[in-house]
Amino acid sequence: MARHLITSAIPYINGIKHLGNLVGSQLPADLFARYQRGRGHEVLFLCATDEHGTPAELAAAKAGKPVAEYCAEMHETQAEIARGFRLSFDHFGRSSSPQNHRLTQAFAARLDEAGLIEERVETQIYSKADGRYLPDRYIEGTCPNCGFESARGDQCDNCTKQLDPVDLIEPRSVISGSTDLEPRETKHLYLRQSKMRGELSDWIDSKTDWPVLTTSIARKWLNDGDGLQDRGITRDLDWGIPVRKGEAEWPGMEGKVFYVWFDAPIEYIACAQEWVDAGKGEDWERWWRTDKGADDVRYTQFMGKDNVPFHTLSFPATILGSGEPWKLVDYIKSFNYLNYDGGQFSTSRGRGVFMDQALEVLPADYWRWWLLSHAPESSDAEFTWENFQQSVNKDLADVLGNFVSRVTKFCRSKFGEEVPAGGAHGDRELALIADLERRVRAYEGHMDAIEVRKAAAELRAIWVAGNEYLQDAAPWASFKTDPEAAAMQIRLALNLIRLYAVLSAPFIPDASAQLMEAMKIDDDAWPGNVTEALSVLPVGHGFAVPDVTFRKITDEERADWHARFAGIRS
RNA sequence: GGGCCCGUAGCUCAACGGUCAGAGCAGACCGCUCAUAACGGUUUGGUUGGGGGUUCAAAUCCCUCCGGGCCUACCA
Repeated sequence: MARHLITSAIPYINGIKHLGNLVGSQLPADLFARYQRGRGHEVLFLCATDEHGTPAELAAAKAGKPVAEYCAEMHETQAEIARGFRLSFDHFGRSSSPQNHRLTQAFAARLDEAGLIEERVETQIYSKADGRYLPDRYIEGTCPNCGFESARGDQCDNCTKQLDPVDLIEPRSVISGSTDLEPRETKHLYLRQSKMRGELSDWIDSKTDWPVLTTSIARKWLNDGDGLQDRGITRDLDWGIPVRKGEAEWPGMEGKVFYVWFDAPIEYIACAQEWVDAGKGEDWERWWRTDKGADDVRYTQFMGKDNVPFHTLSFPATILGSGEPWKLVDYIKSFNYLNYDGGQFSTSRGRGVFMDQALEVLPADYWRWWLLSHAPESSDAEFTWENFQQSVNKDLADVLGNFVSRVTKFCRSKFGEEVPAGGAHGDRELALIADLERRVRAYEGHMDAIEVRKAAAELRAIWVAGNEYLQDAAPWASFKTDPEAAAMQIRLALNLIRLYAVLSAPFIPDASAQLMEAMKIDDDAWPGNVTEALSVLPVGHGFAVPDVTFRKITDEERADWHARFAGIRS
């Protein structure tokens, strides 16, 4: 039995994520976790909310709540939605947890001892009206290059020129609009990633089987310009993990917190501690410490492409720099973006479908199937309602759902609601079994390689094989001349339903559970060989005709939703 | 400005230097009637964005042009 540690990029606390976020990290991670569990392997699947930083503080202020309270509420909201999508986290933690506080501070101490932390004094813009330092993107003004009036402090959106906030004409705070800004000196800690460039570069070079998307982004950062740059890991904020050297004070850093991108990945580890502290597990170190049993763990991370630099460089720098035997990631699966109907999903403009809205409209399985079978693996992908309706109706309703319906209803009307006796497999059945044997192995291969779209296509082909078989065997015809043959055929078909439930569970867990229930069985063992898997339901075993497994999306619904999600979230 | 990715049938995608560039959907035709008017079979459809080059052989490698996207380190 293998052991799989699986993490999804942790979603930011601020607001509800859209389907593009979901398909880029949590959903494929869940697919992989469910698959590995299904294969009988030991899995620890972790995710959390990323709670620190300026946007969380501002959102809390806007909501009129203390930031801790706001984050606690939003965490519960996200957890509820995650349950709605059947994301099977072993634990859904919080980067603001006490465990993460301790661990982040401990890492900082270790890195400092290793000479990898440097204090630097720098000048940042302070807004008196807001009472805070402003990140470059929170400063707007007139572009000195093109005269655009809403240029951001880091870059002008009009002429794309990169800017420094001090270059802006009439700079103002994006938060309050205040122009009472002044540069102030402030001291910050930097992680000296540049000292680890060689080590990181060698490590990336050793990962020859990683997606190009992953390694090319890492190499760009390693080699661009002067090479990998040191990175500031502290901020002048109230909400965050206080800068401490382990248990001790960090002189000169009072009142400052660690930068979210330092503490967020460490939460992957802290989350395992939370999992234990919540009473769900026994020993987190055997997943994370190679000196305490984690040496045989395979660790896979899932994320959108925007997260790649932090997972390929910054976090590994933290791990390696600590000099402690922490588990390093073995495989990084990264995704491109999902676009919405000809443009981008937009959180600010409410364009596209957000996770909570998706569940209001249709059950999770519909979304899971479409999103996974169209996952943006090789390039950006596009969601359109036409494509969604077409794919879901055809694949889930017509191919799979209707197969279940035709088999169970035929059996009920001819033999009653139990697996009928009589007959034996002939050439046609042996051919089907051989075909399925090949396809199941191909499916496993794609799932092992995390080739999500290919796995979905193979699973669909497995469903289609059932319809092909039925059409060929035609039990409705053989029933008239040779009822025993019809009984054997339908017995096989009923067993196919159970097999489909087992194989499909990683993609569509609710439908799979419904099918298992209809077949009145809880044996969900992964098929070691197809012949045996197709004899699990014995003669005389009772079953029920399930309700419509997947209803179809109508043209009216499609048109309605298309209009509803075009922009401006209510 | 720099870097990376992408452009293949009406649509969504395969093919990663080597048999006539393949699937699914949509379209057309035929069959079946157990079923959610569902299923099965056959079939139409492509100068692989344009141009040039390397090679016995190019969708695939190189150059160039066109188009789209992403990243560029203080949003996270």
